[in-house]
Amino acid sequence: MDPVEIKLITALEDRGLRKTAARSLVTSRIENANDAFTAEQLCRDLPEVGRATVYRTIRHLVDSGALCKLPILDGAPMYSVARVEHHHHTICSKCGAVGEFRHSTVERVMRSLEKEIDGDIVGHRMEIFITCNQCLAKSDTGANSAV
Amino acid sequence: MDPVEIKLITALEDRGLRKTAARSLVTSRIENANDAFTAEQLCRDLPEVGRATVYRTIRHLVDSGALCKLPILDGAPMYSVARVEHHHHTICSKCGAVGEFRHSTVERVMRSLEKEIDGDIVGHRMEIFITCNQCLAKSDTGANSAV
DNA sequence: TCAGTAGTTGATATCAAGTATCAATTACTG
DNA sequence: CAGTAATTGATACTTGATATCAACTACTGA
Repeated sequence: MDPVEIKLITALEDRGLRKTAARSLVTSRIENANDAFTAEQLCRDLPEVGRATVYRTIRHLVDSGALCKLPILDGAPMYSVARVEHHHHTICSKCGAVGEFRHSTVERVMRSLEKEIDGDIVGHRMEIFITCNQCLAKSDTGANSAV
Repeated sequence: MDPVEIKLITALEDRGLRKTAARSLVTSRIENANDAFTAEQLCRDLPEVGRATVYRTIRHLVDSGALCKLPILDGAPMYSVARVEHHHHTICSKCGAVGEFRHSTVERVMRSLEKEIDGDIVGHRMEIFITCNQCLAKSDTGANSAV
């Protein structure tokens, strides 16, 4: 009874969707991954579920807000379980690991931008590119210190 | 002698690339567009230039920093001429118009985030989704007021 | 319990964005 | 102006994602 899995199944049911074997496989796999993933990765991990179904289920989860889709320059978008209501992402530019954070200052900036910007602000997105601690540790050992 | 076009040609020459007819067509078209565009749009606008060349030229311009590539959820990335050194984008969620802005507060937030975040910050990206003034004006006339 | 029906599935075809190949062409150099 | 190295672009291909549609399955109400 993992809270995340419950959330994913609930998200689908809340949209009036049926609970099927294929959808259970997809949602539990996402929950077990506990890291950001691409649609293709999911398809590879679940050969017993059709591609179309994997893509459709992901779309439902994104539409419901249970998953967030983050666009990646040069590559397929990644998906991660939305653990925090409104949040932003950190992306390690070496290994691609995705994290989630929330900081009130970011939201406060939006208010001060309202005067700067022509039009109504309806949303925003922010990504912070980092070198994560794991990758920093690796390069400290001299394995791959070139930047 | 439009300053933007000079900048685009210079950007290519600075990378040791030759000035060719195809590249001139691409750069001047980008300069005339004065709005964000997709690679496919450019290809359609320039049937006399091969797709490969259009894509290659765009890549050179992005690598040189003269163009910025911004990822779009559900669709091909858009490109816009980088008029301001470091900046962020506004994207109208109705018509897709892309704007550019710079605000010191955004940069200041980064410093306060350094403590929050595990790892070294190497960059960031921010997009503000808006309804632009044109689209606001249109919906005021009752043409398309549903949201 | 079961039949009806509406939602779901997945193999396949297709589409769209973008890249690799490579022979022909072109820009630069001396 | 010849040599050579960069460039071009038609073509084929790759990858990510969607459309199609007949077969299947979950729910409903009797």
